Amino acid sequence: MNSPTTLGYALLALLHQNSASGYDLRKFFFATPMKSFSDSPGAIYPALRRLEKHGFVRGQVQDRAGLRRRRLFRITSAGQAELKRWAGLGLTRDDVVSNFKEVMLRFGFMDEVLGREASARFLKSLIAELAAYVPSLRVYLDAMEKNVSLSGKLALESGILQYEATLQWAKKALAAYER
Amino acid sequence: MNSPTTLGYALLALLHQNSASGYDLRKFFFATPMKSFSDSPGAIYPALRRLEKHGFVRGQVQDRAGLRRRRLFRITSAGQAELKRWAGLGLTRDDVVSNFKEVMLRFGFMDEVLGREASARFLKSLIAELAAYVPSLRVYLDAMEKNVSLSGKLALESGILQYEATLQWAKKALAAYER
DNA sequence: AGGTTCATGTAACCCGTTACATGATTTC
DNA sequence: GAAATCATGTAACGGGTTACATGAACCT
Repeated sequence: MNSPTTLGYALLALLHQNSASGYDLRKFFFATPMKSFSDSPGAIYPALRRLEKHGFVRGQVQDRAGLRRRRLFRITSAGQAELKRWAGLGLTRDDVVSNFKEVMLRFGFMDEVLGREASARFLKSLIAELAAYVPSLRVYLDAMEKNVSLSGKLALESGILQYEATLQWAKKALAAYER
Repeated sequence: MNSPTTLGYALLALLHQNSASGYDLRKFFFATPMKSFSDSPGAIYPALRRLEKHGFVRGQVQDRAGLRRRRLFRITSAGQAELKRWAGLGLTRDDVVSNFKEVMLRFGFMDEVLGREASARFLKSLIAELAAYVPSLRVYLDAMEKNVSLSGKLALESGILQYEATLQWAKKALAAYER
């Protein structure tokens, strides 16, 4: 059996905060800055099923007077354990390069899942990873031939600036934890 | 028939610059800042097949003395037309929120595909989109309840700062085009 | 009576991941 | 002669996208 996808962990983390129905979760993805996750029923409901099959959540049908019945999902203790395992995973270069969205998802829920010390440690390793990665991108940019177009160079530069902004953010965030 | 995926357009754009084999393209993805695209054969070769089926590229087997034979792919005029169509697509809010990687891919090749005027126009609409989107995220952050964890707030802030860095970058980039 | 919101689901399709397979050529 | 690199492929699997379907309750 596979471990959950990024969407699955997003659902698990939200259910860790509050029990909710599939519909609630869809609305949340639609209405908040977590918009980048899919709010389509074809993604959410099957994902919840899979979490249930793994035993990470349990759905209970509620019959509410005058309202359509819905399934309220709660995280189980196995789900909490899995969430902790995932949140505590080491941070790799590959995470930063190809999976940054999941990196930030992990951090966003880390205080609640693993506590503030873990968040601070996570920021430290993120800072280390970014501090190593960004200069290698700069080297590449500086070495770019003159025949590369302006937009080509600028596109790379925008990525570098994003990473640099994230590095600065991480340093300030770490300071906030250490205060 | 479907239009290509983001990976397909990345391949098409690279083949627009230079003819190449699947292996060349894999190496490129592996060795450059375009690392975030998959370099796995299970992604590249089928994607090239699909582009060929659409008539966007043509692969020709080369028999080179003493070297393993390889298929060299060239972009066709239909492929160039498709690349132009894609590059010239309007920029939507959804692109910015959920598909930023493809937005930057489009821009990175825009000078060569559509010319500098198109790149400048693209930057203008990106600036407009970001200038409208970022404040709505700020509003959301400021309205966050006190019960939201520090890491939760910081995660959102990191996203905002990335968008703000991109907005600043876009303004400078536009100035570079207008000079 | 008819449209909107609440609420959950399913099915087809596509494509990326992972893993395996093959064989030639170059390098040590 | 073994290992690494060049080079191209295939097959199973899983999950996201899109679209469709259903029906109750609420509002006008």
